[in-house]
Amino acid sequence: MSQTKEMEQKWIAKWENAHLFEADPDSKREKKLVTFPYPYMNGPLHVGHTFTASRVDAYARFKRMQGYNVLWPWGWHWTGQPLLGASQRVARGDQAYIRVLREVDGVPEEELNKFVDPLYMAQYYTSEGRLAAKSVGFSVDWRRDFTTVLPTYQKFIEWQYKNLKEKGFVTRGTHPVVWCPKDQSPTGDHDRQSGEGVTPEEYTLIKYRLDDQSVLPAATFRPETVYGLTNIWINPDATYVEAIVNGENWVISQEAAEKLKEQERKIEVKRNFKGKELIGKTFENPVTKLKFPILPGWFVDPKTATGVVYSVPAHAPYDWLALRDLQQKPETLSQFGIDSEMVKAIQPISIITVEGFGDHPAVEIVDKMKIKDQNDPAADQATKELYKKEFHSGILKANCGQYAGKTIREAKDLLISDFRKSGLTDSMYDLSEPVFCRCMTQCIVKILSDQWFLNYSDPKWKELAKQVVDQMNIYPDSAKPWFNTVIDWLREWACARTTGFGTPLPWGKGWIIETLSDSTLYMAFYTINKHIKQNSIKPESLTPEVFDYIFLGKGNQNQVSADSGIHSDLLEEMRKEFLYWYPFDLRNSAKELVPNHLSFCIFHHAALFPPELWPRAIGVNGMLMVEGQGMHKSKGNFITLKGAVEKYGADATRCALLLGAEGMDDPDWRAENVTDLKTKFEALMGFAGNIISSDQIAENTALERWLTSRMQCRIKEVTSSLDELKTRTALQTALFETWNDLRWYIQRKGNCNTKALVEAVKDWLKMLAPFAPFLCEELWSRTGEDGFISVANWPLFDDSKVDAASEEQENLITDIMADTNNILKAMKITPTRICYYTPASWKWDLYLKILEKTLTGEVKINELMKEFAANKDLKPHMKEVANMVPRVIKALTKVSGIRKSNMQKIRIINEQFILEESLLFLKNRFNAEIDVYSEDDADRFDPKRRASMAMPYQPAIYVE
RNA sequence: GCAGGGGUCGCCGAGCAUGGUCAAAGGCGUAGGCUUCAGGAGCCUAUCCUGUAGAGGUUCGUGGGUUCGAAUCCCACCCCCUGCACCA
Repeated sequence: MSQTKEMEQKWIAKWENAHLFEADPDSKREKKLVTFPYPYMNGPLHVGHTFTASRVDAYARFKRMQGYNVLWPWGWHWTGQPLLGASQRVARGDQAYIRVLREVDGVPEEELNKFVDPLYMAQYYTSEGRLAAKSVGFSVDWRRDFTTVLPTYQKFIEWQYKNLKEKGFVTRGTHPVVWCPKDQSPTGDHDRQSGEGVTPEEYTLIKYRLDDQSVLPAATFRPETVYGLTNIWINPDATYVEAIVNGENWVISQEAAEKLKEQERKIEVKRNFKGKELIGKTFENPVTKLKFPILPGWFVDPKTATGVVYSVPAHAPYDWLALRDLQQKPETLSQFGIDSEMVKAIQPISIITVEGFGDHPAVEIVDKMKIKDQNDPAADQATKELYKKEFHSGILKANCGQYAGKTIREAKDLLISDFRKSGLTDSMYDLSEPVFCRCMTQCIVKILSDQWFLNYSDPKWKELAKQVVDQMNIYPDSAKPWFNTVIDWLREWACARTTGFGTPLPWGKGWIIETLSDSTLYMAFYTINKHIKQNSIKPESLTPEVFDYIFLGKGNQNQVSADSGIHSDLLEEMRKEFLYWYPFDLRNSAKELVPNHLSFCIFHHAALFPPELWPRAIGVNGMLMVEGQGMHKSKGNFITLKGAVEKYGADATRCALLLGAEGMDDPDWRAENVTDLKTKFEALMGFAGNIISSDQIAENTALERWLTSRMQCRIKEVTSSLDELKTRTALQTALFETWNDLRWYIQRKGNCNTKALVEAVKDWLKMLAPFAPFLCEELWSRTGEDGFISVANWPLFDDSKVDAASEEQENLITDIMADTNNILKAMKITPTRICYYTPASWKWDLYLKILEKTLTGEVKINELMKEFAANKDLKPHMKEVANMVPRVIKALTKVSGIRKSNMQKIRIINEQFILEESLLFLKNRFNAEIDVYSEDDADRFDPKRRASMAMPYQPAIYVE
């Protein structure tokens, strides 16, 4: 076992033995409840989970050190289909998948066989996941964890849904889904062989009248073009049917009739026939009452929608191309006995004015793009371009009835509902691309009836949800408007499905509450699950009345106790524990969950809990990338939490992730960076270890004051960053910037070890402890301090320790070194001797005067000069004064406001003394003799007469 | 398409709400030096261009604009990432 691993195991064991992260109510301390969406257990935890959870852990550890009673609970999501699907793939002997389990997930051979049982599989990953989460040092209270198939949890979900229904947030209706006819179940993206991301689309069917008995329902996304109709296209070779659809005689493709059977239609097919039977007949446009011909169109796909297409050649490139083809081929028409002159006479009918085009945009775009025929791929592009343009800027012309003058955008929805009401149209769903189920069956659209929805459309509910958002913090701030738009956009959410693991809908036979809908309020369940587990409370005892009492304070405690069999005291304890911890103070997740899980969580809290129990804060972070790419098992760049910790150690894994990004930016996991960080931590171990283990002397020079002062600045920054969940900034400051300060102090001080340095290192370790807990515990234990650093007091910013004077002294040194280096670089020499000249005292008068002016307002050179001329100390130097004033003004523009006001408070610094004290340091730095003179020292060595250049905060320099 | 977030000096990334203190933090990488020397690590210096004196020049996706002054404000355009529903 490596040293790192040994150390990690040691501290995990110590924490566990001390029950350090097990949190119980404590009325003397303020609480923080922090959470992370429980991971789905169809695979191992990976570095993506680790990133999001590390942010929660850093925050939890930080708050714990600040003295809060912090609870971080964890759970395991088993609800849904993928777990079943995965298990079935193992059962089927899917070798590709089994290989992934073996090689990527690292599942041992003897376990693999047992994965035919999906519950076993979930249990395996859960146990592994718990070990992995512990190994990376997450400070979780494991007494409260659960899986979502536990009967006790399901009782909680039943209670939640019972309440939602009673409050009217659950509705019933129909819903179109992608459906596998063989499996008899909806086909989600995960269940598909092909056609990922394809969703049902609703077509408008315009019911053209074929004759007195029958209609030809033509499918379209642009029903407004009904005014520009010139003909209908039917595929002469496809099979069509005459069918009674809900009592009406329809002529549609055979495939369409099959599809409509699944879309809540009663269908009776009367007869089959070839499309050519229809060619040449006429029909009536129900909107305009005009008659038009049916023409042959081989491009018409009977598998798409109804297999009946109407033609608008003025505005649809495909229609124009098909018409033009026919007009040029009279022999084709004669096969169907159609008068070719009649077809030639068909003119596109213009109905839309659109910017940049004339009357017949489709004709124009076909000409412009030189599209040859219907098979030209450019036709598709032309169609998209024109549709987009017409939709956004097109205006309907006078021949469009009551919709004339409206933009398409305005008219569309209105027109659809008008036509629908007057019975001119109907609708059907279809898929834009073929979708195949994993069982290789082609999917269709099915309309599910009796579907249960969470009615996120309800304006009152939306309003409540917005109030929740309004009263809480969202990190980063920029995510807040996103939540509000999501709340506006969410519609009814089908909250139950027919297959998969989960809680059965309490009132609906055969329905199971789906996975995004059973995970919205469970943070409340953590607060009492400890008691449920410890007291082995039976699921049947967990009646709705019990939860009503615990969460809502409803009912009589003794009565509830008597009815449920749960001891009255225990009931009360649970109620108290819930009220102690709730609401949660932080929930952090990746940004992909904003439009669903996190928003649902907000909705459900709004619906079920009173405002004082609404969420306090939500954090959102980016999606982890691996070497610049999205992480996927199939890409071979999948990195498990377990694997990362084994290879790099827990501290490096956590910190590499947290240094990657904050806010909504996506962090990038780069193996090289993690390795670097691992070695950096080894170095840190040596660096800090040396300091804390050697003897210390008490000193209080400007350098010690400088170090203590800098530490205050770092403490302030790390603390405020962590408070806003800016974990990257916080870690960067705590790790690198602070380290740089310590290094600088050591360099300046030489080899001696002071108490101030040790104190600084202790504070440093505390600031690092939320990020790299193992390393910090280890070093902390060597400082001689008692107890765990995990619960040590967070360093407090102390304004009285901020020492502007010593900081300015150090600035003098760093500035003069930078200037010297600049000179050396320009001269391209290695120096043997460097002389510094500090300014004459009258220059300080002048400098401070100008400083005062820049702080109080405008600086006017004329007035300054007059003032200086009247000063008897300055009068003898007026020539130099005239020279200096512009230089000082310019130098001061480069100084920050804070530093300027510090300088004003400090007044004169003794540059002579500071430089002489640093002589040895500078000598070693430049490897040259260093001399310090005052400008007015008559005996100074100054061959190039540089001394007169000296200014306060900028001694003159001479090098040779 | 709609919505949200972005494009900064080799790379990763701060800065942008409150314009000047920005050639622009920090990390990584690279180069030189020191130390150690089995390997590694550590420490220092440099790292847009120019410069024999602490300076000057040109930069912050592209093109305009506002201003004494813009990485930061306004307008247009280009490119990238994320989500868009029964799926976790």
